[in-house]
Amino acid sequence: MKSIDLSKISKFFDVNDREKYWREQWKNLKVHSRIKNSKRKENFVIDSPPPTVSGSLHIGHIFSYTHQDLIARYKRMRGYNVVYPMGWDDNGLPTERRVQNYFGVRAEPNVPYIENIDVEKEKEKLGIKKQHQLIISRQNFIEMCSLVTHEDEKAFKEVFERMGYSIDWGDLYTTIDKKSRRIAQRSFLDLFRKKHIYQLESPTMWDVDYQTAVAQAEVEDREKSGAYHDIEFVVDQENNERFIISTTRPELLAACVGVTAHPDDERYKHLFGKSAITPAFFSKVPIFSSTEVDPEKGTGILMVCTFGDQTDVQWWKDHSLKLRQIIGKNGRIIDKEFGTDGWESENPSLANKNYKLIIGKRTPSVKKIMVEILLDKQNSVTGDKKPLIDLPRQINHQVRYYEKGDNPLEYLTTRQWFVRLLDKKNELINSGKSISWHPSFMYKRFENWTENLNSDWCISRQRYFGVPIPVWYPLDEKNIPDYDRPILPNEDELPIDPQISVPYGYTESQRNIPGGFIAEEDVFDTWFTSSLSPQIVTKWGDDDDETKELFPMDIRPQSHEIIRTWAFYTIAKALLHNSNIPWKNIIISGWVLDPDRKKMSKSKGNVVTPIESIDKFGSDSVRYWAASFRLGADATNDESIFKVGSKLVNKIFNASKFVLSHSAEGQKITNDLDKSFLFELKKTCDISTKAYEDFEFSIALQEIEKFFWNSFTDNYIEIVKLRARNSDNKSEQSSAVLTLRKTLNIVLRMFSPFLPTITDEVWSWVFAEETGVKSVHLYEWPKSEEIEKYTDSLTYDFFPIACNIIGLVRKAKSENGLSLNSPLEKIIIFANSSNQKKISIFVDDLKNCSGAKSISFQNVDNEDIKIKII
RNA sequence: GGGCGGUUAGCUCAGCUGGCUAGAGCGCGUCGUUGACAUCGACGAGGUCACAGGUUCGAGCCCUGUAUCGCCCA
Repeated sequence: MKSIDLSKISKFFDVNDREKYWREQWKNLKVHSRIKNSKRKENFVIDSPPPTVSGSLHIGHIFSYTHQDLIARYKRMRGYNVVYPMGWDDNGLPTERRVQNYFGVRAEPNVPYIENIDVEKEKEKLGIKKQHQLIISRQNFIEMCSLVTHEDEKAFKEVFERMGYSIDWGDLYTTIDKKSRRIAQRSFLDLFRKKHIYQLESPTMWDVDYQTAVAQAEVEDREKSGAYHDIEFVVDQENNERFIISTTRPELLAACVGVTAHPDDERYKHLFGKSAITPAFFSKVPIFSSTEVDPEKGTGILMVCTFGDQTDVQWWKDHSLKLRQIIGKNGRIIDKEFGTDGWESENPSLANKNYKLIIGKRTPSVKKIMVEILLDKQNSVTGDKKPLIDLPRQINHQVRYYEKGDNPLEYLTTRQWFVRLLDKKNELINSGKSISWHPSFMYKRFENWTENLNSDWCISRQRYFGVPIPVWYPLDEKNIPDYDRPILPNEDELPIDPQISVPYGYTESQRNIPGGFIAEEDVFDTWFTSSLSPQIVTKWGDDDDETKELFPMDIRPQSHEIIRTWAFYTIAKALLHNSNIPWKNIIISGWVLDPDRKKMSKSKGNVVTPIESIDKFGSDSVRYWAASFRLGADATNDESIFKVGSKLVNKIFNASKFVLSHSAEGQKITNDLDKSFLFELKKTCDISTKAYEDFEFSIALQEIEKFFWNSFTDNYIEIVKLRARNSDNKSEQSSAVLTLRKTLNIVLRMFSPFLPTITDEVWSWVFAEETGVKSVHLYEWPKSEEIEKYTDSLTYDFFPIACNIIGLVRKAKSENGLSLNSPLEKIIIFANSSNQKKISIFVDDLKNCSGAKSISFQNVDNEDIKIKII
């Protein structure tokens, strides 16, 4: 029996050095590699989240990525061929923003490409100040994006490797790489063929800073201060009857195309069907009723503009109102002329005089100018009274923002591509229901979102760094694109960039000329691509398609704030493409909060980078911290828990040194107390295995740790210490040594998903050779039967009784001011005859452990055991 | 305004389908070091389980309501 020489094992476990060593070993042993072409039931497939590579990872990433790695490692030990891919989500706005700031550039169409561009030199050449942006071509911009993301991807990978994540880097993808572009475009073609996709020129939510359309899922409400402006309108041809509307958006007065109130509102009932004249611009607009109006809000009557919000859009559609779009794509007021077609006015010259004052301005200044205009009584309809009847009243209200934007969203009429989802709410909800959510209450988030969905998915973005929408349009003889007849590429050409590739039947010389074709300029919403993560990993539709082997996947790990985006869209894509659910389980990790229980975010400046923690405590300890929280629960970034992890690592190191320094000749576990102790181990194994099957790794960890620390090191080792050394009774000695080793072997395996480094380190001392398996991570998860064969039901309660007595002895010694290892003349145990019988069996171990020269009994007639020391 | 989750020892958290005389770790107090470990061990003190009702032989757990913190959505 191989044992270790204590003097040759270092006094302390050098975490950083050994982590580095084991990372190399795992690579050499291909511990994390999957086997291709395994059957579906042999695979355990993880739809791991591709992190957005814009900047740095924070401790919250580490938290949730550790959760999935725990499951990956567990499943691998259960014999599954674990498919654990990784992707980098590198396309999209965060990257664009980063590149803009980093290089001081901005992309615009129709700018020539410069090879090997040097931004500083270019700026100098053009006399642009350093802090000002250089306008560059789309292609130059994309190149810079790739440059920046590559750097980040390297840094991310390093952190993931330091954390010991068992990712199979052979399956690495990025959401902008060729395969992802091909599959995203294939997804588009498939949806187009299935008629789930359409193109529409309609009012869409628009971010004026990024100058792109955004989808409902990317919108958030923010509480902002605003002001009610009470503005007087006049009813047309009714002897100057007036009413007052209350609006927070006076800047849209020129875009007013209607007035509405609640049908039951007695104050305004008589006005429905008539027209009103707006002040300042003197437009005649219809007055209609709508149950959408809240009579309690403001004055109960309000102006409808194109477009202030979603209800304006609805009213505009329902009542066929005029379209007066005054806000441009850049958020500034567009030049328009009143008195022309569609811009009729009762007083065009005054209207235009007022309108000139706001042209080219952004909304905040337009608000101020409008107040000035409306304070002039000349601008009232009747010419005798200030239209703004009072100074604006300050209020706080919810304003819609693009989640990454700094200015409120506008609704602009633009041509966009949509995926039809509103008609599939029930199917989507059914999909959601057939997936197991962990924790289960997270399903509600999905259901609520899906039920409340109010628009189809806008998938086109007017950006640069993304997957191009693979479409061209024919140009007529007037060079006008025919958007109703988009030209699609053939599937075998994918991926394409329509700005470079030429559609079938055309030549490059026909680009942008009458009778020729024009390329679609837009790219996909990044979620359009990242929601295909299962299809990208399975290479859906490619020659080496693995859908049959890998789909639907087993788990999707993610955090809860992206249920409405990533989870939702992935479920939608799987429904539309595969008529299936994308995965059987979704596991949701909580957030990491700072010590004040605030969410960590860059803007709050409370972000903790994981590297600091890994350096300080080691990755095993950081993993321990993450593993100790259950799914869905928010965690605190509490150093004391990292410390507990380090202590556990250290304890494993030391206990293992002790256990493996012993050797014996026998082959059998014969001692009844040993058997009883192994029964405790079996119980621990059963509970942790069940917990793990339910993805409740924190419970598994807790159980294993409790057993290891309390039963194993604090009690069992103390009990058998002398017996394990005593070669006078070889069979008793070997029973103890074998039990110690068997237990350590199994404990290491159970700890190994949590603490991969220390467990493999110890495994390598003896067990690697003994089992012929070089890494604990390649060994199997312990099974109940493996331990059960050493146990005996007649002995089940021996170990708990022994611990009970030892506890009593320690307490007595402590109360009497004796040190723990002080010898005792005698211990008297008060116990009933049945307990006495059991205790007699392991009385020698008790003597050894307590330092008692003799142990005697006194009869009692109940189950309680008491002791007296002499 | 609608939905969801939390509220348990000074701190961070466990407590499964109701049986608890409510647990762990950290922290605190007292004591203890010649062989696995002071990054340790032993013992101990800490709680009317947010609050108010209700169901039950029995409630931290179930029901109703309130407060409070947080999240998601309007």
